[in-house]
Amino acid sequence: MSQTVDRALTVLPLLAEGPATLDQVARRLGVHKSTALRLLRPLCDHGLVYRRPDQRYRLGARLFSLAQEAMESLDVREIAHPHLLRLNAETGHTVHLAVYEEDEVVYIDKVDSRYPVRMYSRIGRPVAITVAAVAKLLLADLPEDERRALAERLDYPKYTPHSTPDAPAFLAELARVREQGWATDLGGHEESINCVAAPVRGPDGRVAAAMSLSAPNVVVGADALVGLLPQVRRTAEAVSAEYCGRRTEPDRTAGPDEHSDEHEERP
Amino acid sequence: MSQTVDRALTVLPLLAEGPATLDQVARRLGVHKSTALRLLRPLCDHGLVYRRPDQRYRLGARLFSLAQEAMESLDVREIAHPHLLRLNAETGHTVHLAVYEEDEVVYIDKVDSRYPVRMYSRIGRPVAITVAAVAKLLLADLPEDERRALAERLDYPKYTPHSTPDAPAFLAELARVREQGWATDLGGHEESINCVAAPVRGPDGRVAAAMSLSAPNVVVGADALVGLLPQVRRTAEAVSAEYCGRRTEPDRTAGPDEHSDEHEERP
DNA sequence: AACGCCCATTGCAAATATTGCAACGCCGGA
DNA sequence: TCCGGCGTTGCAATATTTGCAATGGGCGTT
Repeated sequence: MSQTVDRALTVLPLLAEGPATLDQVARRLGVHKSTALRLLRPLCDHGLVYRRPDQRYRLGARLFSLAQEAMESLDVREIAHPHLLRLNAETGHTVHLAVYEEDEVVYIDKVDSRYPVRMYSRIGRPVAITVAAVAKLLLADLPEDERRALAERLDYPKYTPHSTPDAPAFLAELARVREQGWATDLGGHEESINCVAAPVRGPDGRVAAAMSLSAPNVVVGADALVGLLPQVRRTAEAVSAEYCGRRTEPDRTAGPDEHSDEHEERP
Repeated sequence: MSQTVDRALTVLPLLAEGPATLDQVARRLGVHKSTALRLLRPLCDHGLVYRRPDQRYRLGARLFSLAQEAMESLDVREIAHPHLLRLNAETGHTVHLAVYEEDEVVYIDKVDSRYPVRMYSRIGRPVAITVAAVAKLLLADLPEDERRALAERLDYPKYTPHSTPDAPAFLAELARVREQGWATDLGGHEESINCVAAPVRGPDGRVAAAMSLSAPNVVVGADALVGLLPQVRRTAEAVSAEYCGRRTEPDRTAGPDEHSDEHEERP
């Protein structure tokens, strides 16, 4: 609807691929060099894009802090965090919290395993949507048509022999997950790692987030991990209850108000 | 320079404070409701802003993944990471890597302490710029006028009695840090936590990043931590050397190329 | 259950901001 | 020193955005 803004925002994913010069940007945007320059300028001013000394553009650090602030203000995350810690303390395994949004499932919180073996995952990273246990829960709750459309739209990378192979298989799995109210990923992403996950539901009964427990085979076998499912479900239900209970949406009225500095941390 | 884009981008920090309705946004932007709507639309399309079921706007998940991609494509980070791991393995303490950009210092990598006591910090979060050891190193390297201007511009929160009290003290500290080539934060942010940091230098000799080792008093005293300084410096120098060595800027020419899917991870 | 209010949404016309072009100036290489 | 490339800016035409007012839908109230 707004051509200019749309073009400017197209720059971001473009630069996410790597640094680019002015007219690399211009060419990929299909606009004149000068236009690209004038598009880039406000992006730089706002810190979303950084202009390096060698005059190439890359994404700016403001993006990091913005994303961070956004994440920390997610109410599900805030409520769930202590519960994640507790689940981690009880089981010792890695705990994840993820949400679905616009074709993506991303981790919004994580508590690392006590064991030396740690998984490579990171808050903010998109999840392997076709195999991850949390993704299954999140997608299983979508309206049927949307779910089907999404399933068709996705790619199905063969991470391992146990990865979900295609859309029909995925939809079948989602149906099962939807019915049983929990999900697993048994070596679907990495051969030696298993996960079990449970949904967090919002006041409207829809799945607002999903939490999972993950552990490598060498630490605990798939059966044993699935044995922990009740604990995961209990935790998820506790979060749900709290999330549905107090709806503390602080109403911020208009006008430039001072945003209280949150407590920072150290280098 | 581009009013429309500028306005649209102003929305982001605004929403970072918390969710807002359409005309809260409009009012704070100083534009008509309909304008705000048309500004919000492309932001939503690109996933930077999410429109919740209750029709309030908040920052979107795309921001997370974008920031993540940006971070992972930072070459310093990539080069430094194995070294951070090694330093962590050797000392057992928390290791941070941070960069400076446009008045902000943000963590771009972190390896957690082996010890149960973990610090609250997070990749992407802005650093307490007036006290953090990494911040001191990064700022000490700025040109004098810029450094002074920035110092005047900053706030000096009294996190603890040891926090940097004001601009003159900060500038003095920066001068010292600049000379000695390393920095500390002894309880300046949290009474019981100390850090030592060393700079990573780019090909141009300027400080490109800073890495630090942090530990709470209960684990290791300030003296002992400072005793680890040589190791930190050695590590930072190793990173510098490598960073200056291979300048592998993959030249991406124009044209819509497929971006190879990186390996994802699990829920 | 019906009403009324609030809020998001859209058509339209005026006006303003954006676009592409071409010329300029700068830096680095030959 | 000269040449070439690249980023940058002035300008005029144009397309786009803007504000207004009217519409429609959802929700709480009476």
